[in-house]
Amino acid sequence: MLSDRQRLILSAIVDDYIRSAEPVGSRSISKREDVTFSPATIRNEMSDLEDMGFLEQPHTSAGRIPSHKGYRYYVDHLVDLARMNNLDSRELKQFFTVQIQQTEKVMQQVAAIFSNITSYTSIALGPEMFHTTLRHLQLVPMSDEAAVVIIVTNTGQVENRMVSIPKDVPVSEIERFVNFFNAKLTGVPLLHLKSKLYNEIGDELSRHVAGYEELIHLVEGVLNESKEEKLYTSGMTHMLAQPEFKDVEKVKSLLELFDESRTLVRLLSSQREGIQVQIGAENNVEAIHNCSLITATYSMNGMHIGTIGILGPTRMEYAKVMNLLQYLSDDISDILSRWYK
Amino acid sequence: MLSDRQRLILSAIVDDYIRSAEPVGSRSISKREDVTFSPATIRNEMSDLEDMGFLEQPHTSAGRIPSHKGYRYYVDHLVDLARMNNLDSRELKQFFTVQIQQTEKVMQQVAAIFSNITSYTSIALGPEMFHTTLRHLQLVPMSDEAAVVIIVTNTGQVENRMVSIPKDVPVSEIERFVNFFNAKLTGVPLLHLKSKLYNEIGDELSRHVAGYEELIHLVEGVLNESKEEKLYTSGMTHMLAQPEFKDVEKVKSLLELFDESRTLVRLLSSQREGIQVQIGAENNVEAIHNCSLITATYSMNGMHIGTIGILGPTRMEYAKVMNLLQYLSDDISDILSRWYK
DNA sequence: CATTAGCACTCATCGCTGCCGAGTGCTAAG
DNA sequence: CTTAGCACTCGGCAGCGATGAGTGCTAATG
Repeated sequence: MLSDRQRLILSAIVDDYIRSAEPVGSRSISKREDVTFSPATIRNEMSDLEDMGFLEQPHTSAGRIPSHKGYRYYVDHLVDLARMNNLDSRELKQFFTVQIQQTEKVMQQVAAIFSNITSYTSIALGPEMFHTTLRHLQLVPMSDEAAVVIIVTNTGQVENRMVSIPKDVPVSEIERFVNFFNAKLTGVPLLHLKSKLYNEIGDELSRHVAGYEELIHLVEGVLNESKEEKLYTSGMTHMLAQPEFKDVEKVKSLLELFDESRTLVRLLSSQREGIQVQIGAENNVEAIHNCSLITATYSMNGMHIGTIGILGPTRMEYAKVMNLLQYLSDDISDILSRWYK
Repeated sequence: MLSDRQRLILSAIVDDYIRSAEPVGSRSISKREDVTFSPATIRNEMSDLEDMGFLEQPHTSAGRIPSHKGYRYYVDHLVDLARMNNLDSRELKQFFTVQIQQTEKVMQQVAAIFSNITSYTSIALGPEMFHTTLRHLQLVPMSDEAAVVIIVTNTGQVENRMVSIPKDVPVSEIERFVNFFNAKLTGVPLLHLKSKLYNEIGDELSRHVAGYEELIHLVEGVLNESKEEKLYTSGMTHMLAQPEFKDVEKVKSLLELFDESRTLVRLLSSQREGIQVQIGAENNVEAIHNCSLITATYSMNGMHIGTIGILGPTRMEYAKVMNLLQYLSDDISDILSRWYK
């Protein structure tokens, strides 16, 4: 569809614009080493590329900038995914492994690392509740009235919540309930816990434990909470450094988006597996229509359980970020699989 | 020091400027109902007030704005702390109680509520580690290599962390260690746990449990983490709506401050008890020198355990916010005391 | 026929100017 | 002591021309 020369020119324009954030003129392209033809020729080609919809002109006498279609072509055909320096990647891996062992807040750390390396904003979606199963239930009494309910999942997530203890249930019954719960329900997906509690286990439970209904109620609260997908974000400030966000209104709508995480959760969880690139309005979130989102999924023992995204202006360093995600999402999967058997 | 009329004028200027964010002229003040004298008189008084340092003039032919000293006088002498509508406060209390029971993330909720009510940014410091004691230790194995260590404190905080299990320590020893730990150390302040582990308990432990040193090591990680004071923030976007933040650079330095929570933690934890107001550069954090911070402490069973702050432009609604904090910090203390006995 | 040099044309940006209006300070009268 | 009147100040804004980067078109060239 495009000649080699057109591809070269398109690629040059995208690269230049990514660096400078300013419309690219024919003269500046003609100065590149790998370009042997004159500005006039380039102008003709640029005119053609504009007709085909790969470039746009902010106003008559300005240079060209890539259109969404132009970025799309660049990402699909011009990015060389093998170009990354291997030494670099090994260093990163090192850095990565060291960092990740320091805490259980794995995803927060991962988000922070990605944001630091790429200098873009990063968002990460924690393990999907769809695949997590119950590992352990614990009830720690705080006083006569209150206790903390703790649920541990097979992905190592710990959910906890303060509850009030029903007055007429003795401590011994609570203990029996917890033991029974752990014996019967360990390994059950959180998604099915509730129905199993009421249907299959309900009868048996009612014979063993007095006042079991109130106790089930306590646990339900934590379950509902752990169903919420957790979103981790990092490096908002990097976004503000970009010239496209010198307008406070844009910053505000972006911050509002991040405050109300639901939209982002939906966006991330709807991504397909592997490296995905959404350019400009290809996502349907108003506030980031002038942004691009590059996502990668990570998995545990072969099961796709979460998503990592890098958010930047449409003028973002696609090649670099895609390479990075390519390399590191595999590493995360490895690390996770090793840790949680 | 100031005449009644000067106080009236100062108060009027501060009120007007808080509303409009624009220099206040003599004419606009003379239009108020409670002002019976002419613009010229007001001009003279304003000139005097400026000489005394309560007002400032952005440029020769502009109106006056309050100086830091002016705000200070306003806060100390002109704010009527009893002025709050009681009906309002009862409604708020209601709203407050309902919200707070929904989750264990008490402080995050509190921050969100305050930010919503006041339309300013709110920051809250969780219970101070200085006063929290150990309630329960739990170790949940995830695989042969890894386990989750969980620590519950008397304030209901739950800290958890993934650790690798030392290979040569059998499961039975781990259980004994945990039991011993809970039996001997429940009620001990987290601050002293480490030294107690090594000194007083160390000997005894070494007799009971083989490989106890590795196990202590596992717990240490979580302890270090729970020592970090937790900061909860909410409503950053409200700040951006203020005209003083139409400059992106200011937004950026503010966001950076919030990203790196340490500075804010230090700022909040250095506040004295009761309602405190820091105006402009009275705090020593560069990024918020054109902001004011109003803080209140909350307590549990009479013990001061945390701090809540409302951050806004120096031109903030002191009266409203101070009243709100006054009323609601008591409520938080009540609720906390009730929940955690 | 593709390429390129030359040239007229367009348009954003910047600095300059003059005008407007809000608001002050001073003076003198009440 | 208060107030009316008036000259003065200064930020903000619209209008203006100069500047320069960049284009599109045409005609010459290999």
